[in-house]
Amino acid sequence: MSMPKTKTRREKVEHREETIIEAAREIFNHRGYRKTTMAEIAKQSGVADGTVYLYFKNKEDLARAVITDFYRRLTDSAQQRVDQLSTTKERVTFLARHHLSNVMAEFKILEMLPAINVNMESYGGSALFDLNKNYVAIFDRIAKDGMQSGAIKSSLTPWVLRDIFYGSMEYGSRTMLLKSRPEDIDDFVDQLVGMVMSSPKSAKANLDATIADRLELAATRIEKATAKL
Amino acid sequence: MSMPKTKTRREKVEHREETIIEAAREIFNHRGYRKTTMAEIAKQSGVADGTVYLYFKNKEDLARAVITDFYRRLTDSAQQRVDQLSTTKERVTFLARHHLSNVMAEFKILEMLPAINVNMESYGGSALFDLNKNYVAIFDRIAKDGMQSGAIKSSLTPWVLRDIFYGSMEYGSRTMLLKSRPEDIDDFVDQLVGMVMSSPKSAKANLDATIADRLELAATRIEKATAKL
Amino acid sequence: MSMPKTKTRREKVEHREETIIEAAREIFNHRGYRKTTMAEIAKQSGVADGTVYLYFKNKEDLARAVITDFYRRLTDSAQQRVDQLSTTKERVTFLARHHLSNVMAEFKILEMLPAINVNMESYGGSALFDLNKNYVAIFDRIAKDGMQSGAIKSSLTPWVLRDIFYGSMEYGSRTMLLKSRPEDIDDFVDQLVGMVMSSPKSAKANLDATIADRLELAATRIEKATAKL
Amino acid sequence: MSMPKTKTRREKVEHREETIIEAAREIFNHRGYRKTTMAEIAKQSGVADGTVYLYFKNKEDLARAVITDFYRRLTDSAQQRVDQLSTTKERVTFLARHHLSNVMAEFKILEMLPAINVNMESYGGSALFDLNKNYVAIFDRIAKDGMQSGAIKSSLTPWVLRDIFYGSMEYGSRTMLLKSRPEDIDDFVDQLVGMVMSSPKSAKANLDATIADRLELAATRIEKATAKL
DNA sequence: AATGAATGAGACTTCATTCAT
DNA sequence: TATGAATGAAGTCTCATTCAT
Repeated sequence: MSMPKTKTRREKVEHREETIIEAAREIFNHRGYRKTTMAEIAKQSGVADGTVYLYFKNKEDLARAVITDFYRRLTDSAQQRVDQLSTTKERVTFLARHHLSNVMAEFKILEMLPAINVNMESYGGSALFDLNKNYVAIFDRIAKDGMQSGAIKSSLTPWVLRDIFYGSMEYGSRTMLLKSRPEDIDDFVDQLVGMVMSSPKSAKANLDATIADRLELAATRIEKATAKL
Repeated sequence: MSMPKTKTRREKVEHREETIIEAAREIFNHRGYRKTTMAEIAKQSGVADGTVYLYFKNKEDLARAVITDFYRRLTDSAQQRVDQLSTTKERVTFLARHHLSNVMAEFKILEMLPAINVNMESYGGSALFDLNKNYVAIFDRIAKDGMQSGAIKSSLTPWVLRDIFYGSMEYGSRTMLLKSRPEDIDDFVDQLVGMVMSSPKSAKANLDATIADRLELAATRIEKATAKL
Repeated sequence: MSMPKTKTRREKVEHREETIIEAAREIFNHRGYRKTTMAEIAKQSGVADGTVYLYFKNKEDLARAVITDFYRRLTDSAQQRVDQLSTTKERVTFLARHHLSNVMAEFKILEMLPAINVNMESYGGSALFDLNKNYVAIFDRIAKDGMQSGAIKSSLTPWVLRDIFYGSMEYGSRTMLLKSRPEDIDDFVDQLVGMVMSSPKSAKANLDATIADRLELAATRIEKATAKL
Repeated sequence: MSMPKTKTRREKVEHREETIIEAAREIFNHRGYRKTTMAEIAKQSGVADGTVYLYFKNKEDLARAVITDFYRRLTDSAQQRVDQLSTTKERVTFLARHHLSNVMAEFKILEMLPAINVNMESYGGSALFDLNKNYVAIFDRIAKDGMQSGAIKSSLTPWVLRDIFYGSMEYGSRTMLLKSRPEDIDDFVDQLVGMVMSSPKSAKANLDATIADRLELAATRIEKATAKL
């Protein structure tokens, strides 16, 4: 479309591959894997049915490419911004918000995973597995640093912490898509981050102080009242 | 499955719907929705192809019945045991372990959901949605009680707490299936429960707060009583 | 339903057969042969699916019975009334009107004929063929009488006259069902009858011809008689 | 059918739609709509099962195409020849003969109409209805001209005349197929045409003359015979 | 490299008919 | 005689994939 004429052959080919992936992403994200046909994707890509097969071996392969692309973009954009943030809390908060917004926008893309991974065993060594590992490594590094600096709870095993972090968002994203109340996202992120971070000492101290005040006040009232007797 | 071989024909017929659901569950759980054929299910059920359609309108309907059945068994067995447990911690721990073991045993059953729910909108009012709501209500009740008694963190909004609880397990179950190290399940449950429960210190604070409540109430009563004097 | 309790076994059976035929007629006449299912017919009849097969060998046989019944009622009611009418014109007019109204009310019943008669050859000797022959015989008799008396054109071969008479109405009934203008029926009948009846002038010629016949016959007899002398 | 055997592959492809229609016509015309399967048609066409569905949405659509094609050929060939004939009688005679021969050769094609037209209402505005309208318009034009010139009876409403003309042939064609006596067709056409045309004055005169002759002859014979007495 | 018509395996589904009860 | 669940052959139709052009 808006391609300069000076593209090399190689660039052209790459552009076409991207075009197909984008078309596929859009349709997969609307209809899901099963109800999407290769013909639809070809049409949306502006190429012939057979052309899709020059770039992708079959439908599963194309779906895999879409997910790969999704993870790559997700990983790149996340890492880039994380590097610019200094505190652990900022980083975790950004990562949560970034993950949620992306996953909610294209949640059907990730839902395709079961459809193209026949068995759990083969997933272990697959490229998709590596991709996911690579993505969550961003969180892992933040968590590791945070634990060392005391900002993040060190009571949790790293992999458990990670599963809680991403699992909560996967489930939460569905809940929020159903309710479609945008303000919930902020609440959710705040609470999730709060759960992951070490509880600040002062909060605890404040709470204790308040209760002490209340206890003292009550004691005083009782003393006064009983004094009459 | 769990049917004795000595069933008479009549008994078989009465359980035919169950038989088909069981057969379908087994095959769906091995091959996934897409790669399972109705012919396979019929064969495994020991009935003719057409017979399946006497009980279920079509493949989607059958898959829905399998999931419905799964949720019902999950809800019933969970509720039954929860009622026998007294402390919040015991209940939450049991629920987590129960959920994990069931979901891990039949995780492909739940993975069918995307394949049979075309769009999020229609899911909202569907029977499956109600089923899920009904199931998570078990946790909701435990959480509500726990928050009142101070056993569970009251700093989290109920729906967020629930999403964290179930989301963590959904994600964690996949991780653990990949690693297939059974001892991880105990670790995972312990840490998840620990995260949901109030920490000992804040439990102390909650307890203090409760005492403050009681003292304040007593003070009020005494004040009222002595005022008359 | 409204059956007296004193029905004999035989009567009961006959009643059930009628009930099924009536139900079948109604549904065939709405959906046509192909889109009607035996289950629908059984339901409408108030009997079980299998029961229909106690009375009729199969779907074709049932359809045949419906058509047979239709023809019998058509033939009986037509013959009965025709016998009460005296002039040829009255008879032909009645027959046309009677045929049209019945065929238009249940035209899909006759449309089933192609579906159940695979080949023309076998139709020739079939019971349905005889039934039709029996029915059109009513017209044939009227036509024969009418030709002798000069009321009906004798320029036409009997079978051609019959085909014109019934064919016109078959085609015309469809046209009129499409237009659904009731007054057209009267017009149509009048014109068809007019076409079949001798015009006044040719009636005269016919009469003359008849007299010629009689005279020629007389001449022959006289010649024979006088030849002996 | 009428395709030379030396067609190249490319040419075959270009005529694939026609090829399928021809194959379908042949099988529909032998087995009828219901007993014809798409697989048979595909085989007879020399294409794969799925290919038929590239050209026709489903079985009904294909049957409709066959009928459409039939009507188009019928209309074209009729109109072409009619234009070359000068007198009304010649035209009507040709049209009758042409209609009869075509309908008799492929009468099962037209018999499919009830099977694919569920209800009369929807037929009104359908393409098939237009097609039929277009075809009978040929007769309508001839009839209109003939009425003006006095060649055709003007005592009949045009649509009634048309229904009589085509209806007679539809019915008559079945009768004649049963009897399979080719000479009947000529008789039938002559009588049908005679019925539609105005009766020539001379015919009436001739008839009268003939009867007069007969009466005179008979009288003479009787006189001779009685003279002996 | 691109096309898109053709393929054909195989899926889902219907429904006339049977038969154990 | 009546039932109606079960049958399974047969049918329609889809769509991922191929391959001649």
